[in-house]
Amino acid sequence: MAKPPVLTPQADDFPRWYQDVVAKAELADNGPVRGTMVIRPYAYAIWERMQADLDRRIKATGTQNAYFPLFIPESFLTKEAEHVEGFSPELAVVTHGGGKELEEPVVVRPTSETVINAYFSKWVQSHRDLPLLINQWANVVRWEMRPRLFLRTTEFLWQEGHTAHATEDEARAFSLRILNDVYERFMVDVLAIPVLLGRKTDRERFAGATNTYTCEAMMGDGKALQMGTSHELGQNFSKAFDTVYLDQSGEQVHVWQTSWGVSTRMVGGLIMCHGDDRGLRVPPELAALQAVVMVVRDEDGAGDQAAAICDRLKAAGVRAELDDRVDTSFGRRSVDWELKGVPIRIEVGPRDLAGGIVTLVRRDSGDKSPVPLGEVVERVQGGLSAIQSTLLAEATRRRDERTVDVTTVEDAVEAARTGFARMPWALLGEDGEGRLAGQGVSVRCLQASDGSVPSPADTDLIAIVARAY
RNA sequence: CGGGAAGUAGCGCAGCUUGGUUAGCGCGCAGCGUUCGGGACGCUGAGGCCGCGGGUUCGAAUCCCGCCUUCCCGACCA
Repeated sequence: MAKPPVLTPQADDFPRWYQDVVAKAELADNGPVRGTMVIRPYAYAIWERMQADLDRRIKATGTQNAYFPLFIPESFLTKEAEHVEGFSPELAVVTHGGGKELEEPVVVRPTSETVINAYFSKWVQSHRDLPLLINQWANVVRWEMRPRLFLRTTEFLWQEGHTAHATEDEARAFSLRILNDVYERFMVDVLAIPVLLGRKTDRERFAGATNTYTCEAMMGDGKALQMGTSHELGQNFSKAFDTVYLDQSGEQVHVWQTSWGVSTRMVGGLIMCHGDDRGLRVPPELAALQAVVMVVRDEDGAGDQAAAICDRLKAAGVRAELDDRVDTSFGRRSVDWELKGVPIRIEVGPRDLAGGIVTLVRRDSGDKSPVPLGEVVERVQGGLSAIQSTLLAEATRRRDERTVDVTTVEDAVEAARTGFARMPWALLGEDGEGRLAGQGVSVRCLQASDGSVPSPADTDLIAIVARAY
């Protein structure tokens, strides 16, 4: 008998589908204060996996973790003109503490460039102190007009890297290294999300940066999501906070800086990039739970056999879990695991065991196949790596199919209804960018003509144009 | 913050137009039994400041005012 679909189909209403997944897969709830979010255990486990992997990659660049305060004196923000202008509309400001009005209001950090520079300026004295490479995992607050779980919440979790270098070239190279070696590799290899790398236009640049680089991904509905950014800050903050070092010739020089971050928004990107009408699809590399071993009915030793299989998978390094809740119907449990996007399900029932097999179900395709008992571990391992590649291939194919070359603003707007447009920046320009904005479309990034991140000297730039989250 | 829609049990909704005594339905939840290979079924039961505050009235889920929240569309953003 046909049941109503568990989720609103993507094709009917994508935003609704997104909310359904977040609710039904038990990922998050709205917090009691507008724009805030309660991250539930299953989604938090995904975030923890993201954190662990990124943290390792960040440390591999020589960056060290530290922690700076949540509260920042309001006066710090105002030291960098563009920065304060960019952030003031979304600041949460604390005016009272200890039952009294504060002499100087304190802002809840929207990002930490300012407070970190206040300390960098103390820590950096000599060229021997450089480069200074610091990262922090923290929450930040930006008062959002239109919040959306994971994608745009008033408080979110992220990592923010902050570095100081002796030269502009070094700083630029480092911000690109983070973009390529940390962010792109993580997103492609772990999240299985293909990303376009490029430079933001002046209009989209981070407030206080001289250059903003970005990783842009295409979601299931063809809209773009900025998955991460890396900024060159030039000497804007070092001049505002007087962060200087003595170079080899004994001269005082302002440091050149970068900052870079990725946030819990990536969880939203993961949902919208890989999710289908049955729910989430978590790439195996990322999945906290890669395989679930389901006891269909505990007869003829199915329960014991399933437990043994689960143990063998764990021993082989597969992140597996046993589902022996046989008092809940089989269909119910299957639907639940599909909603949560667990890559592989192993069904163990009397019927399988009679044939000396179990049934392996792939979440990406839904394919079911019989697997001899002795081959389960190998087949699961093979399946996991196949699913990882399939998810990346599917996302890449969608992105390529939905990206078209255009030469006019009208065509770009039309293309942005379903995907990305590539348009020569020389033809678009800031005027064209303004016209796009009027249509709810933006320039996601600029690329060199070969699709790489442009250097400042590059001309012949291509604008990637899309609607964005 | 502008334009639209909506807040009634955990979730989805009806009731409101035309005020009336005990506020319903589906799903979910608890107990028991029968089931179990794709959201099982039956019986019994628990669960409501009807978003919040004020007003009108003998009486408000229902009418009026204000506020808050959520969703969609715009301006801003990781």
